Parts: sequence; structure tokens; C-alpha cells
Amino acid sequence: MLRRCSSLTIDFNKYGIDLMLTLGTYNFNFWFDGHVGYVQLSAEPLVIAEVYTDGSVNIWGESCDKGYIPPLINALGLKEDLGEFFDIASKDPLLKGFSECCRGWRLRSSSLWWSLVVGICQQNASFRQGWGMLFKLIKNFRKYVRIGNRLIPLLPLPKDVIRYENLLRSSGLGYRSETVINVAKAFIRGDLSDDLPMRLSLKELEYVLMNIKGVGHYTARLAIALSSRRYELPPIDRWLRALASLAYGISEREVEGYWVSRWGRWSALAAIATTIALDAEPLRRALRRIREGLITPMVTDKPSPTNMWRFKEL
DNA sequence: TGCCAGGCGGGGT
DNA sequence: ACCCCGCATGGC
Repeated sequence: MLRRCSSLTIDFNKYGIDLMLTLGTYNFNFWFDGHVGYVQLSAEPLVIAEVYTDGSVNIWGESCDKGYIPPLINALGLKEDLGEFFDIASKDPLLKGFSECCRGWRLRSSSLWWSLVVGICQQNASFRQGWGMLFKLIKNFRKYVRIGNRLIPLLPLPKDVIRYENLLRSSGLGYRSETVINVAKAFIRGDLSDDLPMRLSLKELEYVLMNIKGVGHYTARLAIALSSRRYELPPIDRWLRALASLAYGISEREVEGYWVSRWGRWSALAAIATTIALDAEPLRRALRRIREGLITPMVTDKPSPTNMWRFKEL
């Protein structure tokens, strides 16, 4: 049970933010319904922002400390100026379409812990499978909080997944369960903490994360991007490597160096945006989309990054 | 029904 | 620095 700590209205247009896109991309049915979104700002103590697409915001918390504004700004990228990113994107063979449809998009950031879980679930799996795992994981842990007359599912914490390890397996994570456990133990030990992204350089952070068995370059860099709003290190996987090789006309081994020279401090954001632009379709189909110039998100009846919030099951 | 999918680590060379 | 393989699971 939470108390409403504060109500405010934010002029998201002033910041160039499209809330429908920002809340609706890579989100689940139980956190966004097309009208209102729930964004967890802190786990302990629990603080949740209830964000309506018209810009009104309620802050709900166990206790009403005043410190919720910086996390809110951070979670929604309120002060993030993506002008330079979209300038590069507007001339880019992969993201030209994205720069036209999606200027108001901002990445919703999440805690380092949850960002790692997200990354792990994308390993060696299709987009659909990975997000299906996360969906089931959240539901299986059955942690809810009541806001108004809604029950909002909460993220499991490191201590939860260690206590109920079996729920990872039954969420379909397969051998990835082991990696999630390793990460959870690192948080319990104190080797990892959610404030690490602010304290360490990105290279240091990457090094620390990669010390965990099951976390490699891809997962570490995706987690860094999702949790720190710093995007210098691109998570480049087989999928993006092949797509960039085709779009830029370079060999796969040249992709990472070229990607960074092209996108600079926006490298990881560009990688994530590419998945949105191509609806995270499996490689074959994504390659075909590039050849056919279909590089903006499409309206489909299948789950995609921009429409998956509409699905009650994944 | 096999085979593949936004990786990874451990084993080779 | 490379290359190669097995790996739990779910979807097709």
C-alpha cells in the first residue's frame, strides 16, 4: 500500500518528449495501457511515478521523501538533449526513418540490477523469447503494489531471485537462470550496487560487470546503456553486426569501429534505436527490411518494441 | 520435428 | 587474437 506523495504536471512538449512513444516502447501491458504508465523510481523504499500521457504525474511512495525529482528526470530522460543524435540519425541508412517517426522518444532507464536481467534474457534468444521471459518472470514472482484500484507488478529483487531460484527456471530462462543468480549474488555481496553507474567510468563499469560469469560484452554494455544514460559503448551482437555490415557496406569485423566513429557518444542509443526501427525482427527478416527500405516501425498484429504494451500475453 | 535465436565461456589453434 | 562448440528454452 502506497501513499500519494505529490502531484505535478510536466510540460513534456517543452522537452520535446512524446510520452506515448516514451512510455509505450519496450513496455508491458501491466505498466502502460496507452493512457497511464507506471515507472518504478526506487525499490527500497518503494517509489513509483504514475505518468499520464497528458503530462500529469503522481508520485506514490512508502514514505514521502523529497528526493524523487532527480530519479524521475533520470528515468524519463527529461533533460537529455538528443539533438545531435537525431542529426546523425537523419542522414543514416539505418535510422533515417527513425529520426522522422520517433524524435520524441526517450529511453526509459532502469536500475542496474534490472538492466542486467533484461540483457541476460536477450542472450541467444529472439526478441520475442527474451521479452516473453521477462514478462513471465515478473508475473511468476507475484510481487504487487496497489495504486488506486490497480495492482501494479513490481520487479523481483536480488534477494527474491535467490530465495525463489526455481521461479527463474519456470519463467523459461533456461541456462540464463544461472547468470541471473550470479548477478543477484554480486548485488548481495556488494560487488555491484545500483549507484555504480554514477560512480564509475564506463570502461570500469564494463570491466566489473564482465567479471560475472555469464555476462559478456553485449550484456554489460546493454545494461550500462539502460541504467546510466551514457551511451559510448555499443552493445553489438550478431544481429546488429549483420545489419550494420549490410547498411554501411562494410565487413562484419569493421562494424564496431565504424559504428563508434559514426555515432560517438550515442553509440549504444543508436543500437537500441535500430531494434525499434526494425521492430526487432529476426535477422533474416530485418535484413530484408533494409534491402526494401522498410526502416520505420510497422503496424503489425505481432509483438514489437513499440506495440508490445498492447499484449496481455507475450 | 529439428533448427534457430540481440551470447557466453571454455576449449582449441 | 582468433575459431568452434555446447548450452536450456520456446517458436515455427
